[in-house]
Amino acid sequence: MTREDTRNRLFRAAVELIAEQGFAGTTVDAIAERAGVAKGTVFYNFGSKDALFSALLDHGIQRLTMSLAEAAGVPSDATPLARLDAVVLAQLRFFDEYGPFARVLFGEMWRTAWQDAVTRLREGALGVYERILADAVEAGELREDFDTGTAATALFGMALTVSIERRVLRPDRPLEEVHATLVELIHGRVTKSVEAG
Amino acid sequence: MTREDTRNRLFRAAVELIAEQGFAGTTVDAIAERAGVAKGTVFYNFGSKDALFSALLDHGIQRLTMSLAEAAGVPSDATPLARLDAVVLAQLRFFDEYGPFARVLFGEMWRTAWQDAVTRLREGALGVYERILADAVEAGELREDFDTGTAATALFGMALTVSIERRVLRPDRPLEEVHATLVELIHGRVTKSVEAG
DNA sequence: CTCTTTGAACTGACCAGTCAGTACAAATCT
DNA sequence: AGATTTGTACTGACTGGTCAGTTCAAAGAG
Repeated sequence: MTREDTRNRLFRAAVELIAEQGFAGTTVDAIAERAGVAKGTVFYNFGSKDALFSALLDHGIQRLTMSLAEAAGVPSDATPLARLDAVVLAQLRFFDEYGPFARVLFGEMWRTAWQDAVTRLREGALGVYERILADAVEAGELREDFDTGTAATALFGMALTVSIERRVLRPDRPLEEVHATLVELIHGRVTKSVEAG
Repeated sequence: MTREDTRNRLFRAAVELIAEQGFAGTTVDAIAERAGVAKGTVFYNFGSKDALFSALLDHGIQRLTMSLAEAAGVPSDATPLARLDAVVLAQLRFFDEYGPFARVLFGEMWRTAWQDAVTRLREGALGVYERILADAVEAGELREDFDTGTAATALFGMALTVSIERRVLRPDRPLEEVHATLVELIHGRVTKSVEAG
């Protein structure tokens, strides 16, 4: 077992427990036990509980950002708003796979103690949304004074909330259906009859 | 000072501290101190830390539900989708006023320990959204097989996320502008040129 | 031989909940 | 009227337990 393996097992154990009980409510002993390592190993690898959590946030945000960025990039000739759909789907898939991370992200991220992580999330994951929206503005698909910052947050939060709710209350609902509903919402097909009328 | 006063002071102190440090990270001593009462008073009034938090969630969810329901009801002759805009604005206003509650709601709500509160939120606040969407379906403003449940969660989460982000990172941004952006997003004016093209 | 992990023992701080006692106002008694 | 009781709200020192972090000798792995 490499050091990398150990760290990943600790990440997984920590994120699950923190999703259930919160950061302060999760003991290092419990994390070590679930990861199947000794308590000393946690401190050998991360130095402190805080440092473990900080590394965990970084790790997750980086993976999330990469997932979204990848979805945003292909196919490269697609219109900005088509790429937007792909990013939403990527985000749903990511939180489908790493559900507890979604809860941790929303639950613990806004504390002043982890402001750095918030900044990285903004620059990373939210940045992917914001760049697509900015591209759309430039391509004339959106009007010039559109508030891409707020819209990026809204889209991200929409997918995040739906992911968590689906996981907790409606795990049987197919991801594709959820995605279809969100895409309709975004593209305004929902209010089509109003627009027409 | 009535008992009601004391309880409200404890609610306010608790929600602020829990928003900053999480439930497990917040001590009863700290809550009592910020509320300006003795520690024993907390237990006299609520019996336990858990019970205080549970009562706090109930209280907040009830207020939120009432705010949204009121916004959904006036003017009663408005179209469902016009009332939807009003509800979104009401939600933004509510979390603007009770910001820490928004963070607590999302941070702590999904733990299995507080499943009852999730249920009440669904039936209450999310129910307001869902009922409007159902009305819209019935009025022919939305197609028949539209997934009102997922859409309700998405709209709620959108407003919630934007509220939190605005409070933490962009408190100077006027609420009306944020609302305008969200309404555009919902009504699909964002992709108007695509629809047209 | 070095890097990593183990697991147990320990410390000192911290914390939820307890409980005996205070304050005081309204009701009841004489 | 004054004296006494009752009930409610609150107080804060105290307790018993918990937990992050330390230390270390021994074992395992590459």
